[in-house]
Amino acid sequence: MHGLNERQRQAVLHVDTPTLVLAGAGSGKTRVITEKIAYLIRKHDYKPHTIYAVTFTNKSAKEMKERVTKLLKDDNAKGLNVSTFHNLGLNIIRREYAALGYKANFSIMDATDAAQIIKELMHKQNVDPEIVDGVQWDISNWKNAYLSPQQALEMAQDEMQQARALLFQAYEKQLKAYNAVDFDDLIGLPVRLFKEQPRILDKWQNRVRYLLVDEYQDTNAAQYELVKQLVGVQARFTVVGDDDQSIYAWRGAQPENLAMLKQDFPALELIKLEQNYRSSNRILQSANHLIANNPHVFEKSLWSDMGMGDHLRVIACANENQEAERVVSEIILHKFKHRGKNRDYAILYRGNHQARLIERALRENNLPYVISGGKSFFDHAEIKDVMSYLKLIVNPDDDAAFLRVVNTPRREIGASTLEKLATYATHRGISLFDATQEFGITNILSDKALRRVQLFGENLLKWAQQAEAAQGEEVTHFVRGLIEEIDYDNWLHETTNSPKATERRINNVRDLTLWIERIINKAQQEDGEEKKLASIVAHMTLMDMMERNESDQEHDMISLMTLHASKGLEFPFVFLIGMEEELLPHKQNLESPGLEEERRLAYVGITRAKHTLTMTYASKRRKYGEDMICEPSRFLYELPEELLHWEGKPGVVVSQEEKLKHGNENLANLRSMLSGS
DNA sequence: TGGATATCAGTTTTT
DNA sequence: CTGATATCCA
Repeated sequence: MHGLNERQRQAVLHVDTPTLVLAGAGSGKTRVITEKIAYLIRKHDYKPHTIYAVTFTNKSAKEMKERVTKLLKDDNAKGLNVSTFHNLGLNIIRREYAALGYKANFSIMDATDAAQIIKELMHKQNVDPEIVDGVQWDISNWKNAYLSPQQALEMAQDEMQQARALLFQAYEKQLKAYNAVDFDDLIGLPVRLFKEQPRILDKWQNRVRYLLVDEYQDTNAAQYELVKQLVGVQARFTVVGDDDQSIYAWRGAQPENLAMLKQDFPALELIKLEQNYRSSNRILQSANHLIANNPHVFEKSLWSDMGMGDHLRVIACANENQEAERVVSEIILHKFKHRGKNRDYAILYRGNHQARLIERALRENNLPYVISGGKSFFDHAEIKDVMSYLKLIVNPDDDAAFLRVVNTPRREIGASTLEKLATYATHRGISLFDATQEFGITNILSDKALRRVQLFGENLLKWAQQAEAAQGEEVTHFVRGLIEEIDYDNWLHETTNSPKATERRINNVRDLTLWIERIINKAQQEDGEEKKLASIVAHMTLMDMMERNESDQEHDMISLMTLHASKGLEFPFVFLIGMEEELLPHKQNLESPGLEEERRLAYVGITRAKHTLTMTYASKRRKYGEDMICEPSRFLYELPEELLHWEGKPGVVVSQEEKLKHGNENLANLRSMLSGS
């Protein structure tokens, strides 16, 4: 516990009653969680497998696991349960599937799969597309409030809501028929199960002796319910969070859960971490000043002993192109002056589209960059294809996967054949795969179609048997063999336009197999477990390409990302671009409570910076094809005036000489730089 | 079945 | 204006 400050130490040592750690940005919260886990094992005799730590992302779960393992050195950290909320839910369901009425090989539908299913249902039932708009969101909300379709239907006020509730009902039925669950179910099903079957809850409460939750402000209603169920009346837990960094309310997060804790657990010990180990005081004071404009349940004020540091700069730009060029030339200059590494710079923005101009400017200047976030690895069509094969092989009832894969690569099984097959399957109450195995279809399909369908069915059966028999390394061989057998690379060649894109997609598929290999090897080494395809597929659906980012970090690149994606990260030199009204407070969030969340977003951005923070805005920006006049963000005016350096503040007339001076300085800098290199 | 054309949106997206 | 998606037609 060496090197912890007083508050951190207090947070680690407090184990008698529930602990809420209000951890400001950069205050060492991961440190506290990992130290506390080690402390529980060493001084309180907790067995590692009885401690559960829950995070939101795979990345933080992985980091936490690594740090605890390192901390415990000789002590055995094996068996410690560090996982995301969704993985915890998955593990519960994998043990209790029977009580929930699922088969062991159930599939997990991601948001894209779910959207597809809803679209098809809507199509089949001839529902007005207007009604469907946003229904996925509704369904998610219903599930998170543990409402059944019947209850949703009863609560419906008008026809529109009624139609949506009916769609919800159809969706649930469809998932059940596919022996599948969606992301919300991973939390919702355990909660329901624990409510309905106290004996199972009892069993789990006995397993979970101590619970730690990271980023607690991001929990939604169902997740909080799960936490309450698992800790029970013993209430042995620690949660860590920061209401000022709650930026996911639009996605169902309830930062109120922080305040609720006090009511639900009166013995709650509240500990604030306010010493920051990341940023200069000028940055922290600015951030404090900004966030003070939000109402607070818990007052908090960050400080550090890292000196005042540089002024925060605000740069006005004529338009969005100049903004991009300016930021890039600032980086070039700064790099030259301070011998900075590319990886020390980050450019943060509100919306993904803002990256485009920056990208162009960086490319023109041959600066390497990474954009994090954006589309997930699993959203690439080629990955969806391969994953669908694997899901279908594990769970042949997964009709969604069947449909995706049946004609990829082309097997000349067309729409009308599939329609006949589907009609037959629905009539008999079986899955599409089952239908391919039945004699009944000989009557309804043409000879040609029948042969193709049966061939596909036979292949599936064969693959399923192979997969079932394979474990450990054999699984990798199986997957490789499968991709070869269906000649998938060739299919990509045929269907992808540019050779470059083809190569990228083939690479993606190769990465996927490499990744599976890694998972298998890791399980073998760490737990001596020989993984089977089924468990690999289930876990993969919940993951992003976290391993891949490791190699990215080794490359020396400038980081581009949204403010949302930047949470939890830090950079020596940060550029926060597009500080304009209607962009940073986004125009759809100009009033409470949206405005407060936008302010927290700005707060998150500011507190990413260690040494320097440069904020830019454009006076004019081309939007929807026309030039729009932009106002500087109100948040700029909410920062302490005396800590800022404005360059081109509106209302302040800049003399011609001044402009020239700036121009000359830039020129001189560029010249010295050129002569230097 | 794929390519061409219309239409539409245009915030963030941990799983 | 741009791109992504839906739809239509050869």
